[in-house]
Amino acid sequence: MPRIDLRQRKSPRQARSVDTVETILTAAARVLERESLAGFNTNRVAEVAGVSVGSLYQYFPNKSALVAALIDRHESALAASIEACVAAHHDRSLREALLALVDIGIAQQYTRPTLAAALDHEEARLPLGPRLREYEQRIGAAVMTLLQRHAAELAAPPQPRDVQDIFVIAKAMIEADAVAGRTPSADLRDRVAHALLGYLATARSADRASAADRPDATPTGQSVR
Amino acid sequence: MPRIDLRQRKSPRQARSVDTVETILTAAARVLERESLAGFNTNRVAEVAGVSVGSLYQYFPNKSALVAALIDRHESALAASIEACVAAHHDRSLREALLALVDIGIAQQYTRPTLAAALDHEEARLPLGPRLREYEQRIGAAVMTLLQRHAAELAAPPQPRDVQDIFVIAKAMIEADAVAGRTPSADLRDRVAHALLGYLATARSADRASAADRPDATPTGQSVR
DNA sequence: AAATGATGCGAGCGATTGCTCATGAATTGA
DNA sequence: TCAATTCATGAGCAATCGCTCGCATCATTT
Repeated sequence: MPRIDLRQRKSPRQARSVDTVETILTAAARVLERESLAGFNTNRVAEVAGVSVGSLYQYFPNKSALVAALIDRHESALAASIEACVAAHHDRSLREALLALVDIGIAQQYTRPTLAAALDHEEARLPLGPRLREYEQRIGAAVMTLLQRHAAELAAPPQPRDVQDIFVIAKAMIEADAVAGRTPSADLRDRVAHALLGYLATARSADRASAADRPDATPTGQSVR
Repeated sequence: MPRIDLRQRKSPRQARSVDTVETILTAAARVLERESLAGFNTNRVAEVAGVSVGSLYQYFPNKSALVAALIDRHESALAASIEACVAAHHDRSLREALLALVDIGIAQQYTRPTLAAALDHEEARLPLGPRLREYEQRIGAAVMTLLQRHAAELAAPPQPRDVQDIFVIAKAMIEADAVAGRTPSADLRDRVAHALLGYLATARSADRASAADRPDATPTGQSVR
């Protein structure tokens, strides 16, 4: 499998080319949103942007780089929102702060649902390495400070693992809701907050059931082969 | 967008053709697993199966139908496992039963991780309609009986919504873990069970914070457009 | 104005791939 | 035994799509 270069091919020097790049990215987002991944091709993006394919390939070495740029913007915006939110809610209750974070997640997913879904998926496929790690880092750090601020209400001192878990839980619940309907369920934010608080504020009972907790569940029933 | 026909084109009448269909499905799973979605094409499947493309198209009207058949098997197996598990644990504690269910989920995801991930993804894209609903129905019903059996330990009488939520939570946590490593984290099942129990056994505090819970979170910071 | 570089263009190459169809072999039933 | 039916084959068509390259146009510098 050949490495995929995701860097920008070159940076625009003149004003008009800055516009071109912007136009291309805008069009890329629109195409990805409207035609989904299947209909997302560079010819179509160029057409919608009103530029030629040649221009597109002046700034992006390949199709994937285009998507990578979109993902970068999306995640960057999310990280910034979360950091701001944590800072803004420094004197609020844990529950209030979590609700605010959930609202951000809902906005992120519902503002342009199909686009967000497509980006999420490509995120898993592309080797986005360090760039994404940075955003994850920032988000993780922000949430961690929130948790530490309310450590008294938690069942245990917050671990990085916990941050990852609640992030995954929130994201999944919101995505599932977004698949189901065009507009967020009325009780979505409360359900998500409830799940997160349940995770954070419940004492772990792992030790109670202790050691060999009979891992002989019903055998896995694998049949596709 | 043209409708995609996902039915089997025709049923095999003779013994050898039953074998052929089986061989094709096996090969399809292998290709999907090894080359992921990008390298999954009908020519390659036929080649790996050791049959001609023509034979493949005798039984499957198009590429999607092939994937649909794989998904059907996968989900069917999952539903059966879950039903059996719930039945088998009728005299165990809620926690034990949940752990057993989580183990099934882990097995489902970890036995052939890349295959499972690919199927999951296609599941969202294809119009699988009624067939999948049936499996969801069965799974939901099984989990619901489990919850009702232990209603005393729950914070509230179980709702269908709750079943959906804990299913989504468990699936997401397991998938996230599967992305990270080749083998399940040691504490994965405990963490998932903890999340589920936290969700189920925690009293809802929604009313406490009441009515207008100031929805003025930090504005969503959307920037990709 | 002339030279240099940056930007934009788009026809079309090369490669992939979903799928058909004409042909023939194997199996079944009478 | 001999249709009739089912099954298997694979060359190749038609369409798609990522991307290049030679050339024109615009901007900046000297």
